[in-house]
Amino acid sequence: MKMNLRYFVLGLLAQQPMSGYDIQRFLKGLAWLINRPSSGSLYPLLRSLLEEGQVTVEVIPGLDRPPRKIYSITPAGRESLQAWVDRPVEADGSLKAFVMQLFLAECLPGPRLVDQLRQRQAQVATHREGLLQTIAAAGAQMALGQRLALEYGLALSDAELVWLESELDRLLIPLPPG
Amino acid sequence: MKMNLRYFVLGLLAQQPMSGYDIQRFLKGLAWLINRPSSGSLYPLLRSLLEEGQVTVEVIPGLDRPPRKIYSITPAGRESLQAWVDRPVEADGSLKAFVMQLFLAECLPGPRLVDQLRQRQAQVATHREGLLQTIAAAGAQMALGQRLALEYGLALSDAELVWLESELDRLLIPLPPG
DNA sequence: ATGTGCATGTAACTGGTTACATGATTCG
DNA sequence: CGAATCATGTAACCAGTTACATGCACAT
Repeated sequence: MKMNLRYFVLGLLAQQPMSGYDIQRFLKGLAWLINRPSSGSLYPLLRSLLEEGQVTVEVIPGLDRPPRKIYSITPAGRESLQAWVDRPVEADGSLKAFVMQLFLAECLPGPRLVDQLRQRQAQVATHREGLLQTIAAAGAQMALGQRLALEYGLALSDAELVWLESELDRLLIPLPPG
Repeated sequence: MKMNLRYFVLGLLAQQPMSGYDIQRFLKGLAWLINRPSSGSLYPLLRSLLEEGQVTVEVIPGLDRPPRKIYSITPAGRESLQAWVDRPVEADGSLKAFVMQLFLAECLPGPRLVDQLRQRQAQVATHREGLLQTIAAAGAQMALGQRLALEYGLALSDAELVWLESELDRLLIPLPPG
């Protein structure tokens, strides 16, 4: 399984009931960070969640506009979301997938969030190591494009590590250890 | 059209003839940066490129192993690659898509590369601006997950801008302006 | 008049993945 | 003996997009 829309949407609904349209609007402007679902995937998804009993719907007839269908998560939905969220961070997780997981941070008990950040930290570090080795292996006789791509990846993983570090500090310092 | 495997593979073959397997190996360890094609997409793709006359194949019968099929790009292939590469950078280009484009830098006449980096710079800057606004709009009453995601995005776009800036410098300083 | 926002949805398509099959060879 | 590497490929499946349809209200 990858980072499905499915659980992401479920996570959003866990924070507050929303309509399909609300979800799209909420995610607007975040297209760079996460894959905003198109209506063609979102509405069928909501329906199937409904059929599975993971969400309920309340139809609010618009007075002079189309009726809004507000979806709320059910206990069953929360349960399956929890199960999802408890899995370890995907080893090959893309940036977007990770951001989507971050978004779901509210569903996590505190220490679990820290845990996930640490996992990501380890993965990025590993990845960075791999890049360094590739660069070392290729040496100077590397095509321009390849060099650019590798250095770019290096710069971004560095930045990500810095951010993770500082965020972990922020999360940990306020709480006394133990 | 998005950043198809199609043109990426074509770009790799433009740099040197390779077999399908070679391509997979070459891309190994870069899975974080680009979407490495699975055999299920790669081999059919190579075949269709062949049928379209964009590549030619030379079968090297392995002495005691499966024969290797070395694909080389044809003039027609180069032409269609060029046409692809001359298009502007996708406005909503994901990180991976951009890295793939970087990889194809060899196919670009020098100034065009600079041009692409500049375009990316502008896009990232715009994106960053959007994030700042979202943060400002939401104010303090923002869910934890949302805050994390936004700050993460901010940190990464900053890093990307820094890298782009320094890379542009590197590319430009050696050449006298004009 | 023309378009944009609200709000839902469907059908056809695409660009992939997963899992498998083949078959020899070398490594531990 | 079992596993991994080399090297090709196929078939079934899947998540998602694109483009469209509907229809009213409000702004330009």
